[in-house]
Amino acid sequence: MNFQPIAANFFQQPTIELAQNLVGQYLVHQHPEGVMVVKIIETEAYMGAEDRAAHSFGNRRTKRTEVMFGEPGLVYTYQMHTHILMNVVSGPVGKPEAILLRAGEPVVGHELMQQFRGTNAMKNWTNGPGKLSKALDVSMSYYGHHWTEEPLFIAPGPGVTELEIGPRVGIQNTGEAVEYPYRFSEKGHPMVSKYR
DNA sequence: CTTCCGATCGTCT
DNA sequence: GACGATCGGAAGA
Repeated sequence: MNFQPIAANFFQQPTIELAQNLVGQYLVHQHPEGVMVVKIIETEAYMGAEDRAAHSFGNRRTKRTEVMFGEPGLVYTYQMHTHILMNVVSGPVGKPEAILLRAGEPVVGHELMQQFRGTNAMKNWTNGPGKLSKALDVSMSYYGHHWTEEPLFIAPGPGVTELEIGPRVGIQNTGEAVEYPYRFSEKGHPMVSKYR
C-alpha cells in the first residue's frame, strides 16, 4: 500500500466537521525503523476561547497553546504526566481550536507497534491517546509540524460506516463543557477508549 | 469485573 | 509549588 498526505485544504473545514471527518482517515508515521499506519477511530473537538475544557479557553495564549493560534493542520503535541497526546490544530488562523486524536486501529507495522507498546494484547496498543502516541513512537519534537508533511501525516482513508457522537472524556471540573457532544468515534469499534 | 493510586515533567502561577 | 485532555498495576468484590 502507498500512502500520500491528504490535501492541505482538508483542514480548512469547520472544527466539528473536521473532527468527524478525521475518523476513518489514516495516520502515517514513517519511523526510522519502519512505516506505521493506523486508521483513526476516535477524536475529540476542543472549541477554543468558548470551551472551558480547552487549553485555549478565554484565548489563553502561552508557549504551550501558541501553535493553536496558527494555521489549521499543524501538530499540537502536549505532555500529560508520562504520556504524549497528539492534536490537529483547526479553525481559521487566530481561532485556537484543536482536535485530539484519541484512538486508532493498527493497519501497517504491527511488529513495531508491539515493540513500542510491550507485550500487551493488540486491542490495547492504540485504544487511548497516550497509548496511540507511544505505539507510533511520536514525541514532543513534532510540536508545530504540519499534518501534510512527511514523516508524520494524515492520509485519505476508507471512512467509517457509522459515526457515534457523545460527551468527551477526562475533563471533569470544567462546568457545562463536560456535557458537550464533541467526541466522535466509529460505532462499535473494539479499540475505542472506554474511560470517562 | 471495579476502584484506587502513583508515576513524573512541562507549563503556568 | 501545584496541576493535569492518561495509563497500568494492585487490590478488592
